[in-house]
Amino acid sequence: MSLTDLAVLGLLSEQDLHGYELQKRLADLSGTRVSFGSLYPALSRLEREGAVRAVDDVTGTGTAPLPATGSLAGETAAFRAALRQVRRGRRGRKVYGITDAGRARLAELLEAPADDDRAFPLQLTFLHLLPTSGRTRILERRRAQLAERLAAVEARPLDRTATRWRRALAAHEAESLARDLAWVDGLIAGAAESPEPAASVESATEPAGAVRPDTVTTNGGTTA
Amino acid sequence: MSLTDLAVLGLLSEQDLHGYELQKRLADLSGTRVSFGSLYPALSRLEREGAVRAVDDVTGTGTAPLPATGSLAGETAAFRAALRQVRRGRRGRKVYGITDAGRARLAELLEAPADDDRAFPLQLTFLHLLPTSGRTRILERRRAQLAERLAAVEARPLDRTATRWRRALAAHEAESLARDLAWVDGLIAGAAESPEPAASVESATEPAGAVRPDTVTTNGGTTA
DNA sequence: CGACAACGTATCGATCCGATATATCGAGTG
DNA sequence: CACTCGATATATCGGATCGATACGTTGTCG
Repeated sequence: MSLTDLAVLGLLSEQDLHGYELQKRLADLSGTRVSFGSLYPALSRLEREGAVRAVDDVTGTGTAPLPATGSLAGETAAFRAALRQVRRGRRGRKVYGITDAGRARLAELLEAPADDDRAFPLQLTFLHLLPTSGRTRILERRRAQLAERLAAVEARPLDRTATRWRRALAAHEAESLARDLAWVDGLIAGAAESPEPAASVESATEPAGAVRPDTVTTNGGTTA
Repeated sequence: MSLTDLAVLGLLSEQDLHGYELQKRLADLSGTRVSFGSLYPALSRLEREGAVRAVDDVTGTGTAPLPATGSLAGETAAFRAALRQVRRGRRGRKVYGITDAGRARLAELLEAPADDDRAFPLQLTFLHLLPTSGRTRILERRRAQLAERLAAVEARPLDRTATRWRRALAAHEAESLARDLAWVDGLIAGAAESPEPAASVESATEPAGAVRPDTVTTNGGTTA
C-alpha cells in the first residue's frame, strides 16, 4: 500500500535511523521526497503496528556506522554532540530499528503494489533485498504496466479539437513510454544473468556491503 | 493549487458538462485519471466558491450538442428519456457551467503552480487558452524546473552502497530528464513562431469552436 | 553574547484517492 | 414479462498525503 512505508522500511533494513536522517537519505537515494507531514505519522503508525521499534540512540557505541559526513570536523563534532545527547535529556532524536514483522512487511511491499508510479523507483532501490525470482517478477509486472499504458495512449482518439500541444503531448508520452519499456527490458535481461542474491529480506543481519557495481545500463550513446 | 480544479475548469471552459462526462473526457484528453472521490468534492467546492454553477440540463432543447449515438432510434429514445428525466425526479445529472470567476481562476491556475508533475500536461492541454506571452512563460518555467532537477540528479553522490539498480535508475532518470528538456526546448521554439492566439481565457463567451488544427506536431502516422 | 542557520520532532487543515453505496436506464435472455 | 447485467451517474467514508507551521536544540560566526 503505502509509499512511505516502503521507503522507511527499506532504509531501516539497512541501518537504524531517525526521522530527519531518513528523509535526507531518501532525497539522495531517489528523487522521492517524503514530507515530514507523511514521515512522522507513518513512523508512529509503523511503531504501533510493530513493524519498527524505537531503539537506544547508540550513536558512538562501538559498531555504529555513523554516516560519515565528509568533513573531519563535522564528524567529531557530531560525535561529541551525540555523547552529550545521551547524557542530558535532549529533545527527541528517536532512532528507529526494523523488527522481524517489519521485514516481513517490507518483503510484502516490495512485491505487491505498483499502482503508484513513484513506487517503482523505490522498489528498484531496494530490489537487491529480494531473491532473483522476485526481482524478475517485479520487473515483468512493470513492463506489463508500461505496455498497457502505451497501448492506451496510442489508442487515444485525438479528434479535431486537438490543439498542437495536445498532439505534441500525446506523441511525447508515447515516446517516453516506449523508451521506458525498452529500459525495463534491459533491466530484465540484466537480472536474468545476475550472479546471486547477496542478501534477501529473509536472511536478517547480512550487511550486504559487497554488492559489485557490475556492468550496467544497456549503454546509451545513440541519443542527442 | 489544485490539479483537479485546473482540469475541471479547463474542460468546462469549452463546454458545459456533468461529473461523469468530465472524468471520461479527462481520461481521453490526458492520461490523468481524476477519481470520483476527488472530482465530486472538487465540483462542490468550486460551486461553493462561485467558480462553477449548476445549469439546467439542456439535453434536447435545441442547440444542445447531444453526442449523437449514431442510431436514429437511439437518439429519439434518448430524447424521450431526457424529457421524462426532466419531468420526473431522476437522480442527479447535475450539469455544470463555468462562471466569470471560474475563468479568472482558470487563468490563474494555468500560469502559477507547476509544483506537481501532473500539472504540466494539464497546462499544455489548455495552453491554447493563454496569449502567446503566457505560453512562453509556462514553457520556460517548466524548462527551468527540469534543468534544476537534472542538475540535482547528476549531483547525487552514488556512493559505494549503490547497487546496480540504483545506478541504472539514476542514469535513466538523468536521460529522461535530458530528453524532456530537449522536448520542451522544441515546444518553446514552436511557440515563438505561433500565428496568433485563437482564444484566450479573458475573452469570455467565445465558443472557440473554430480552433484550427494548424500545421502540427512533428508529424504522426509512424506508429503501429 | 546574540543572531542565525541547521537540526529535529510534531501537528493541523486541506486535499486526494480507492472503495463502496445507491439509483436509473437500456439491452438482452429465458 | 420478469430478471439480470452492465453502463451511466452522484455521492461519501476512511486512510494517506502534503505544505505550512510551530517549537525546541545545537553549533557557528561576527
